[in-house]
Amino acid sequence: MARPREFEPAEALDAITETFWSRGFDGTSLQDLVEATGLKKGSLYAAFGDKRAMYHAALRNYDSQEITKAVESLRRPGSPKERIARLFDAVLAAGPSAKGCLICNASIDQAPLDRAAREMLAVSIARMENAVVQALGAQALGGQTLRGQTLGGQALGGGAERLRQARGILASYFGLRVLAKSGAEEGLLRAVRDEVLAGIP
Amino acid sequence: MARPREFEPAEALDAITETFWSRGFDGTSLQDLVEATGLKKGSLYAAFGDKRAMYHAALRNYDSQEITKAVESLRRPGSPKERIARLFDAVLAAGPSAKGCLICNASIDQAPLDRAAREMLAVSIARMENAVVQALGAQALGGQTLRGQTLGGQALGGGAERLRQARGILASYFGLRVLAKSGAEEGLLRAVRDEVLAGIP
DNA sequence: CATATTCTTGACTGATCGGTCAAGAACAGC
DNA sequence: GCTGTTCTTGACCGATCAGTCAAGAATATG
Repeated sequence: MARPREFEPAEALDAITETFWSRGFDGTSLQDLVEATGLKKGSLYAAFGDKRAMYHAALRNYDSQEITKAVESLRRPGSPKERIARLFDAVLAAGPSAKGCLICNASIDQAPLDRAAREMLAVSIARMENAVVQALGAQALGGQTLRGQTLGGQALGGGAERLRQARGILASYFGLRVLAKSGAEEGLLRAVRDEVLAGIP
Repeated sequence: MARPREFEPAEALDAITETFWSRGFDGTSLQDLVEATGLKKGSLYAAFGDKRAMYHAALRNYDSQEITKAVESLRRPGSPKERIARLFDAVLAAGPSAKGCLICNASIDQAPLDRAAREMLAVSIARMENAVVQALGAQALGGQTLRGQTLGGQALGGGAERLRQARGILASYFGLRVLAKSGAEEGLLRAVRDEVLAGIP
């Protein structure tokens, strides 16, 4: 009944996400987004709203793609140590990443000023935390944890300690990502990984 | 022989540092710096150079003040666990800090683009790392480590392990600061602290 | 083919960006 | 008090900022 849009919104959103991811909110101009997406300014505004709304959409997109990827990696079979190792090794394998982790980036450059962003970050962080808790409680040979089911966590004995350990691991993970983005030498990054894994049975 | 300047450069630099610290490089405009310092644009440029140079001066200032404070706190008497606890408790006591840690902030928003900044960050991080190594090697009742002397570290047996542990603690510390800035609930932050301290004899 | 509806486009806005500069103000040495 | 030097100030620069809008292009339906 009308003219169809000529671009794929999901692709445009991915391009927007990449741009905010690597340049931050303040470091990204509308012109950057125009070039990244190939769309004109008017189309961008019509499809996503203003710059702040685009940023929020990028955070949601990052959560549903990258955070989901990390969570699924933690759910794949293996001992707790193997599962956590996968998480950290992915960072080391990426080398000196110019983009880093959008959750960390947004925590630092927008969380204090943007309540909506802060709430999205809390959700992503909670998803990671929960996945680490489950990974720590995994059976070495048990295969995949049942989806959706909230096994682990507080259920079995020692839940509080496990949660605490998971939070420690999460902080180390974020710290690692900050250090990686700072350009730290590989030895430093590997030491962080080794130290975390040494604390897991 | 000429007109004396009417402001105190050190005070202006502190104001500049505070501004970059809380708003980041891209989030800070020259107008923000004008308001923070009370100086006019021309005076700022004459005294510090362009915006990038002001940012570098702020990083140096942060290193010589805040990082030095942290390093000295780690050198004060106490067992290794007590010393590290001081470092982490200072973060918890600050509550939801809108500024966070300038080293983390700069690592995320400028390190990938600014080589000079990256080098300054590496120096600050190395100072922290070294101080943590020394704190881990401290005698419980030994009082202050002798200044300048490179005790600890590689000297005694187990130096490599101690360095690795220090790097793990450093990553946890940076992660804690990121989480604090993200607005994470206090329970999460306290868990990180507790987990780190649980790993120190 | 006509029409209604949506999408695309590029020109446009006022504000703000980082940065410069000339003119005047304030002092030190003579 | 004069002169030379430095500091302060506010006006000014072109560029870019986020955001708007009207007019034209493209389609689905009747």
